[in-house]
Amino acid sequence: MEYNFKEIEKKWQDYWEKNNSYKTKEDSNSPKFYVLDMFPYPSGEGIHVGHLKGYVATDIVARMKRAQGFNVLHPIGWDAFGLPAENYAIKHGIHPEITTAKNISNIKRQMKSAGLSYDWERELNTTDPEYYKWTQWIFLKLFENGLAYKKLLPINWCPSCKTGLANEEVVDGKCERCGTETGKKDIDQWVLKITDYADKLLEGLDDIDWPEKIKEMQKNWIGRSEGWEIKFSIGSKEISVFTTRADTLFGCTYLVIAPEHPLINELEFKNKEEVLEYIDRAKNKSERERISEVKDKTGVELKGIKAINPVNGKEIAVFVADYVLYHYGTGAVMAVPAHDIRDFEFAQKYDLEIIEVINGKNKKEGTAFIEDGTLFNSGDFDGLNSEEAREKIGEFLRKKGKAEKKINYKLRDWVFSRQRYWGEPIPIIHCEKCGMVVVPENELPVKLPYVEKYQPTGTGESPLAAISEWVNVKCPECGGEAKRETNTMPQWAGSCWYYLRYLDNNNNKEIFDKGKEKKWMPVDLYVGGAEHAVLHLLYSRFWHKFMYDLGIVSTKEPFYSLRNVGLIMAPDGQKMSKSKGNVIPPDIIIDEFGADTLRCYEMFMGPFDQSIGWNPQGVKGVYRFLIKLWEIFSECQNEKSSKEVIAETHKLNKKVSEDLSKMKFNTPIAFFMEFMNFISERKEELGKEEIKRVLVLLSPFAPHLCEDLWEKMGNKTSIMIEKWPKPDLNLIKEETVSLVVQVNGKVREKMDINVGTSKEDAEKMAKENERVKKWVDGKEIVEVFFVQDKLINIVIK
RNA sequence: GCCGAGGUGGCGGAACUGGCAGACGCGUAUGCCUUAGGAGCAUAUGCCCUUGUGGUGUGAGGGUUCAAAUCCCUCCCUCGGCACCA
Repeated sequence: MEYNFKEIEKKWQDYWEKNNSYKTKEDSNSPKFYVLDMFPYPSGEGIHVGHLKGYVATDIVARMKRAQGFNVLHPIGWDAFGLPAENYAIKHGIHPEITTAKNISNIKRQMKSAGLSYDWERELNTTDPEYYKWTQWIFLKLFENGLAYKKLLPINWCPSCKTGLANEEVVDGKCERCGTETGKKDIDQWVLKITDYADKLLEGLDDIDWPEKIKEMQKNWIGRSEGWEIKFSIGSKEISVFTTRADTLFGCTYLVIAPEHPLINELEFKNKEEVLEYIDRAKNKSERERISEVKDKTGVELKGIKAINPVNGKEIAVFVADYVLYHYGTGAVMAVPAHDIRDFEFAQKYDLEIIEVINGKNKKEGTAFIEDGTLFNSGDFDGLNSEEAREKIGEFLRKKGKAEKKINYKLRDWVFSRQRYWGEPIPIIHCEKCGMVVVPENELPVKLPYVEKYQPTGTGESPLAAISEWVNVKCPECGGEAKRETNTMPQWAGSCWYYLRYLDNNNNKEIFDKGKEKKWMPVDLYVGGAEHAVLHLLYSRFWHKFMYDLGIVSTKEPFYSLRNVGLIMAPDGQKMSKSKGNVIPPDIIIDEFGADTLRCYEMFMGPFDQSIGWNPQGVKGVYRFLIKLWEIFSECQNEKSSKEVIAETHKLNKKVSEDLSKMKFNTPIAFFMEFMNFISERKEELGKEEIKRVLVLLSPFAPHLCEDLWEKMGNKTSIMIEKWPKPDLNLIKEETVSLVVQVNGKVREKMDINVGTSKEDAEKMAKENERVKKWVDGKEIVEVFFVQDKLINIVIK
């Protein structure tokens, strides 16, 4: 019988849809399993085979978990706000709502044609007012709790997207979206106080099962460091510096302050002109220039003034230099050239004093010694180790009112407003009398007005500002003239909490039902690309932890277990992209080989989290395997299997179950192939029960084919409701094994022995073996090593 | 520079707790079938040689061990992230 995948796949996709096979059973008493994909942006190109890789993996897990008796929640939705739809609208004059809807229906078709088992009744869309009503609601909660504020800030500005960006959205000085070099711009911005959650975000990482890589990236991004803030006096003024190395304080030979530091305006020094010129130049440097000049440090001394080192009263010079960052710590540092690489470089260039105060064994000439060690040249603190000295010196100064313990973070608050059209309006009203007033909860959502012109203004104002009938409103408090906030929320807002809305997506009274939240959270398995490590995955943890503090959610973390899907590269080895023209859409593969082949191939390519190139020949190999399986299974007439076939089937069962539970998808396919290679030699030994077992095991990978063979075998109900089989370990037990015989660690013979043969018997057999004899005879046997049922190693001299 | 992951045939990759390296697939070769094949089937396939009961082999070098892809040390390379964070 021919494997007609087109007919089969159509037939069963229709069947599953008609029978609501993917619907989540809300009333079930079974244990829950929430398996989630990072939801896609509905782009005009649709999805390619790379996107599908993660979706297929979660689908396999979802199908297996259902069979294992779990009540599985496996939803999907659309992260549909964002620039591409808006830019498309600007170019073609078609409203984003229309293009988005069109794109969604296309991707939905692609997903269905791949046999993905999503519960479509829970589909959601971030641009749906019924959804973003609650995004706005969470924003109001943040605002009411002092975690959202508006401030005039020099922020990252993308001149191409004409909008402000968060720190996390600037990669290598370029816009994460479009790659344009970013600049700085002073705009009145909404900012979320993610820094208030820095410690909680750090601590939470210990409780979740995430890839080490992502955890490390988040840790580094948050960048917590403990140290001391130390006051130096400059004439009648004081300046604070932050240091993690209070132990090196006696080696401090000058101070450096950032060009933006306000104290510069208050100090009287001789070379004012020179300094102001330097500051001016520093301000005009772009992000890129600052990065590329890391090696060449520049600075200017403030002539005629000195700072006093509080620990020994020593007078030291003061510099302005742009290697000190204003936004970190206090914007000023104490320079210890002997024990800090940057200070060392600077001191060498400007010929400044270098005083060593720490001794240690890895110390080298001609460079700074940055490790901990033992103090010297440090007065009463000589002989202490660095760790003790930090405490003692800090404490000594604290008593004199010159120092304080301090923790600093690299993490900065989240710039949350965008000057673009296609995003959630920020539900705030500006009233001249009352100031910033929240839109009352019963007036949510603040709907995005339908407009003809989307062009960003580029002035730092949103295009919404031009729609006067939308902007001008009555103040909800005093009833006077007021204006709406015209900035919109960033791309990331909607994805911060969507996993919660799936639990109860039609609730129009509250954000979601508490009982449902308790039942389903946290997400048990979350799958997506690693590119969101410090964007979506950090932002959503922040919102979640905030909602936890408010008692809205019951878990501290949203995603218990996270796995990253590796990219699929184009056959040319490059990343798939529209501009390179190397994108492979799933449609053409499904058309030529079927969805089951596509699914199996994507899993077979290699380890799930690794990026691997697409190989058109490899697809054919998997296709051949499925055809072979189809033909052998559909032609089988036997009732019973032979003992060997039964054993092999249970072994397969064991290996597939084990590897799937470890998120290994490539090896199970290999096991199925191995099994079929074994069976094709002994077709007449294969019986119905074993076919059934294999079909259930294979059905998460190739659901259409398995369902069809299942039916052809006379089953009246869907394979989807079959229980995941458990291997019978007794059937797997072998009676004999092949024992490897080594002489001096080299394999010289293999002997079939009974399982459980003793060392003595095995040794005797080995010594009597002709081939072994040739290596051993006439030599002195020093020792014999024996590993039960595996190996014997005879060591000779 | 720092952090993380990794380096196994011509290619993608297997290998439990140290115990037969190269499963499975691709490619290649030869043969069969075919009017034809970029279809199908069969067999072979790490490398080397003097073709054996041989040698050698998991980035390089060293070590531990009866035994190392796996453990330890030194180094090299690739990928991802951060990048003057005091």
